[in-house]
Amino acid sequence: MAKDTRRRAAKVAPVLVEPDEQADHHRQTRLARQTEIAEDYVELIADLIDSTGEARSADISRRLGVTHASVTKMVARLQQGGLVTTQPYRAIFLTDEGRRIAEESRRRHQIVVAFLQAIGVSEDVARADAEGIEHHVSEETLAAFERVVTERGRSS
Amino acid sequence: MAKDTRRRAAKVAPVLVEPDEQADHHRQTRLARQTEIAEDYVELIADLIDSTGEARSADISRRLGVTHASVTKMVARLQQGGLVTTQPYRAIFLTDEGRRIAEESRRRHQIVVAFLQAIGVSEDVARADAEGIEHHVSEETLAAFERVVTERGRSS
DNA sequence: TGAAATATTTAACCTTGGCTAACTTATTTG
DNA sequence: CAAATAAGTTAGCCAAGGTTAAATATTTCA
Repeated sequence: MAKDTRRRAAKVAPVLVEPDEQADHHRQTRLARQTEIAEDYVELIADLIDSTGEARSADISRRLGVTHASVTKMVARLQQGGLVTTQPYRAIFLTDEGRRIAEESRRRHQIVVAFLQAIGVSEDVARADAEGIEHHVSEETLAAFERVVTERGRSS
Repeated sequence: MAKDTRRRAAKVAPVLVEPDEQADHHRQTRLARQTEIAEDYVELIADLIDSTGEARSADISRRLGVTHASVTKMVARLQQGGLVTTQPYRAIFLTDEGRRIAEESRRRHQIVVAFLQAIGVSEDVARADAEGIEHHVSEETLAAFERVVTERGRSS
């Protein structure tokens, strides 16, 4: 309590926050943006391995909606980053670190999807939005999401 | 129907969705990522104009945590994209289109922040997370957020 | 087995959004 | 009003993620 300037939604007021605080938030967001693509790849690779036994680059490109070439390049980067191992023309595997990140992403993803559905968002939209949201929720927010999910008894 | 393979959350199961559907979601997310930086700038420019009378590039760089040079370049791109007008060494103004996008972003931002706080996330974290989340919520999800906010009577 | 079909990689290119360093223009102020 | 300081611009660089087109490997199966 200290800002009564906050006339909520009267006309849609600016509400400027402290500059450095705002800069921190943006820096944080930029950081998250840097890792989210890698997380998407790794998460998908784990899903493919767990459900079909192996992750082949054609499947990745199909499911991500990007070209084969992009996948090859990205996989090279992931390998260089120590998240993945692969030999030319062979399937892709996760390193321990890659697996860890994949599990972590999957966990977030599932919480976000369950949460969105719990508050009434349709399944398809929940999945789509989760794809973007999952990389930007802090642990605190994630915990709040979980609380809501259990509160609402998982519905259906 | 056709996928009874879908053992939901037994051990943290993959739950693979249809490939094209998944690709669509990712394409959508990629699209959102393309516009979010521009939205951040435009939203901030509007806030500065509305609260201090003008948007100067030094303020933008301070509040976004990037260098002056980056701001100049980005502003040039925004101008070229028709969202902003400016003359060398002068303040920055929004075009009608820019103003529209700014209002829209601000609306989403406010709903997301209010929502996060409504489910118990602290103010600072709510603001930080909102920065990343706001660009990835569909109208449907946004509506669900609003519902939760009014339901919970804004707490406090 | 070997030719056709599939899958993967490579090379060259593009845009975005950062950065630093050097330079120019505005604004303050002694 | 000139000199110091602050603000803005330009140029050159970088990495990330995409793209297409062409080359290369691997599979498949007649």
